Amino acid sequence: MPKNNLNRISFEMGKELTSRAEDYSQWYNDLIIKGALADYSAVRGCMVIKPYGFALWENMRDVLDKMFKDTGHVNAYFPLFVPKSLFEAEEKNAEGFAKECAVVTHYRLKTDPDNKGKLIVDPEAKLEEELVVRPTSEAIIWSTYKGWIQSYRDLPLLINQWANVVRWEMRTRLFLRTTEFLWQEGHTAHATKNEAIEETKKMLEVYADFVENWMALPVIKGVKTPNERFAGAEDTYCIEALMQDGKALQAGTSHFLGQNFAKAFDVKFSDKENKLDYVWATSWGVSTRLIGGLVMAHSDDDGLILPPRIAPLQVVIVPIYKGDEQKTMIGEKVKIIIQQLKELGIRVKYDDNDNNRPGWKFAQYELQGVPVRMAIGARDLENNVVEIARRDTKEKQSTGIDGVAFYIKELLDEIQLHMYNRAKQFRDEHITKTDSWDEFVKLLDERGGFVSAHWDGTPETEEKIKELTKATIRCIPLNNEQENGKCILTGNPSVQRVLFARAY
RNA sequence: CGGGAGGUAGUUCAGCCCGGUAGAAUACUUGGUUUGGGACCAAGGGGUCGCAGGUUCGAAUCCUGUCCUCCCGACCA
Repeated sequence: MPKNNLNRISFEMGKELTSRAEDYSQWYNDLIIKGALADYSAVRGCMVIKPYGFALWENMRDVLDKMFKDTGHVNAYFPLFVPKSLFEAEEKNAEGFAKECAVVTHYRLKTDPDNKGKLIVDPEAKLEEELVVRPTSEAIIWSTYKGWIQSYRDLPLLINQWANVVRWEMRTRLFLRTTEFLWQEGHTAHATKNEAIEETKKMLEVYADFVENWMALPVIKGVKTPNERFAGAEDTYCIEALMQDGKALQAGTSHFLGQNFAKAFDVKFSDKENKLDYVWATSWGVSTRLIGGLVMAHSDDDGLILPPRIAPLQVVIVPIYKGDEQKTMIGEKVKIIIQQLKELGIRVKYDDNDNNRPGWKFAQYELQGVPVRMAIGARDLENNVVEIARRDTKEKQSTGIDGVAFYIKELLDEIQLHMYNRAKQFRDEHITKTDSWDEFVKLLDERGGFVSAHWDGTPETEEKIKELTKATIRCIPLNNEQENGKCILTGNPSVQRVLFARAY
């Protein structure tokens, strides 16, 4: 039987999980660590993504990458380091990120003359120009695009890169906010404003499609207010998801950059009439943060619940036997089932490890969120059945061995859909309209989720509301209903409701 | 960066106040019995007590510094 690489992943053996009710933050950490998605590292704020967690990321990456290619994008790779002079070229962008940049100032270490065996930074090896470790790549990419774009024939330029970035955050949380993280960033250049706006929206749709249909995470598509906008963008579109504790999570962003970067880096093109103009730009990204959202939106007190379409393992088969003879018999039957499952493209693992008993394995795979578990024992063989347990509802039932592969394939689809619907129901139940300030505050404190309320459109009011309630405007939903009303805080006239929430 | 907690065996933790041979459970190894929801018996291996200094005849324990983690806050396109 060909061994799936994941068969060799060693799992964390911890048993005790903190419950959500007891301590939501700790529950989240427990799931990440004990579910073997990631580990803490020796570097402050940085984590190690373990094989199981990385397999999840790889699945997400592969699907997204295909979606990008299907929409005409190609991959490239730009440097990690950005010369400071380039970085500061687009002023607003530079300002926005300045406080969280790691900076390389030297290029050499040397032996400490006063402390043998130790190294110090060689003061002689100071860089003439400091290098910023990219918090995002607009600067380095647009300085490059300048040389790539001369005429409208070079446009549109549709490039994506898979990369790591560094943002020096005060406080980090596994996956949700780490100093270094993995993401993709698309950077496109267009001849017209409209085309760039279309691209921005198109990629938002791609994100929404991916997150909803593959991660089973319902999202609200919207536009950010100026306060929450990407530094250097004209408009920031976003998808917002809701976590089980009622806090919102920005799951992806797509920016219409106007001509800001083209002007900063002097990227001009000749149009058909041979007139020079600056190109129009977009950028868009999602990161490993999505994994954090996935965990917090779906999982329960028994562990992770991973959506089948991106789960590293979709099915685990656990044999139940007395003695080698039974084990062999079961093994032979399982071999056939695995073959059938693999023919249907299902990711399956057979855990016939003798070290642990079935009950232990059940608990372990539940902790790790494997969508479907199949248990098969001698008794089942006699009756030509297996026991199928689904992780999302924890329901168990027997089903005939013949046709079990198709049964599982359908079950995986059903689980995927059920997870989405369950999350969507929770999300929809946590969007509340209000026109009263007292209720607004009460909703945020007691119910959580999104609060749909009128806002007078000023940054000052938004800021004040944040001060008073810690809630921010997550977005102005796309195709938002226009409705006259009064601002929840100031009572000033408003033409539409916006979504407030406390957020990660 | 502020407040709080913590770092001792792979893991969870006791020991620290009151300095004197480093412990438990679990995991691991071996043998045996087991196996339908986290098995049991027996034997065994495993720790420079986060790191670096200091005090002391002697430091896991006292002192200083430093690194890392967690929680709350500030910060966060």
